[in-house]
Amino acid sequence: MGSLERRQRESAVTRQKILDAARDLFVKRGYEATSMRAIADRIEYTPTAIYHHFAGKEALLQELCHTDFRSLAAAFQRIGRIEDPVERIQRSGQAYVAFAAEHPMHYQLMFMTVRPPLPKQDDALIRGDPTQDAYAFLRGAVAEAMERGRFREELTNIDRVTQMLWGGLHGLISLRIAKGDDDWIDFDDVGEAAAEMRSVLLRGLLRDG
Amino acid sequence: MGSLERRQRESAVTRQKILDAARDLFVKRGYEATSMRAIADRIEYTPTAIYHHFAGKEALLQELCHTDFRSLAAAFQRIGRIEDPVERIQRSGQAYVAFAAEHPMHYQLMFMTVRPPLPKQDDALIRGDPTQDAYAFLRGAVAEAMERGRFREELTNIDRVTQMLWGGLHGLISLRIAKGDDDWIDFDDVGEAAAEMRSVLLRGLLRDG
DNA sequence: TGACATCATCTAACGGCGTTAGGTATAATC
DNA sequence: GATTATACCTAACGCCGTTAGATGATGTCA
Repeated sequence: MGSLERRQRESAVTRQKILDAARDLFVKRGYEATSMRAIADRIEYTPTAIYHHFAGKEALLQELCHTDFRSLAAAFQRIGRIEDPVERIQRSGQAYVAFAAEHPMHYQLMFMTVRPPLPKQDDALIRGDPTQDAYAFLRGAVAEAMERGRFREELTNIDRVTQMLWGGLHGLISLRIAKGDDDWIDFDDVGEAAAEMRSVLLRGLLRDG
Repeated sequence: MGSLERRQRESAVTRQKILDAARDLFVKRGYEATSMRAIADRIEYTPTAIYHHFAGKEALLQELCHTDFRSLAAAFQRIGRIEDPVERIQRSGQAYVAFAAEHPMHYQLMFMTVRPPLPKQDDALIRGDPTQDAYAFLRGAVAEAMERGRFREELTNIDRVTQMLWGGLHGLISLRIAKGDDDWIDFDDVGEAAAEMRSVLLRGLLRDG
């Protein structure tokens, strides 16, 4: 007895080593440019060993994104306690941009990559998708603000307003990720640019803006 | 004599057949998912034949994008004759969104894909990059509007304002391209959403907005 | 103790990919 | 008639993600 637990522990260590190597290579060289063989090499295993712990390359990515996205979810939970919905919109935008700045690779893979939508699984898993959670969170704040008459009266479509707010920030972020290395365009600090975007958008959206 | 011209003509026809097949498959199945072998199959040549006409897969893509982007450049040229810079901003945004709606695959590959910046070539070629031209065009209109005191006085950074306008539309467009097939999010007509985005942004940006 | 089962990992391979080296038939040129 | 250029071919290289099946170490149980 006990040695079974030891083996489980060792397996978990290997699993974690795989994840660490994968994260490092994905971030450094990009997802497409990272091969399963390279990940295996890095931890001195053969590529097949990875398939004992994960279903495939995509599963590695999913697990990494899911893990890191929990930090954003946690920030949203704190923000959720703020009473004023407009303040909640502001603060969640800030957290969103901070996440993107910290994890540009994850951001790219989750929001900028065209992928067939995840096949429908059990509701339990679907409900856990952090992207959907984030959208639902922002949409909730927008709906509440709209109910309270904070938006201009011609703005009545909750989804459209939500997507304007999300899209505005997403545009700034994703252009930086895709074109940030080009030298024909001048990008300054994404935090500052996003703050200005938020204030411009809200001025355009709010009744008293 | 003359037969040389005929051979050149025939070569051009083959070249065009390759481009047509590539466009069709890229649009239908995506760039990554389209193989050189599939393109060759479609026109009943071997894959190597393609390399006689193009440097590689990426070159095929470049040529296609460049060709189609000329239509946007032409629209911009017409819009350039409009005297009021704010009207010019509005109209170029409209043309930009229309292009994206018509060529989502090109849009994705040109604006949503992380790629090392094109290696510096002769100025002549760099100047012909339609992405840069489009940015320069919008930036010019913003600069003129700013000069004429149309923007709120605290907005003094030309690039930042340009990027807010571009980014706002880009965000709406690219979210639709990346997430448009997901069923947990409701997207309505991109043209309408973009029009609302423009009016909200301009209300937030303009002095008399 | 010995037969059996499980597990983590391995070797070897499959069928794909983009690309290239080098050959060949046709047609133009000298 | 010999030479050269063109437009295409066959065959292969070295990658890729993934899988079938072997191996050896460990744990279970009669």
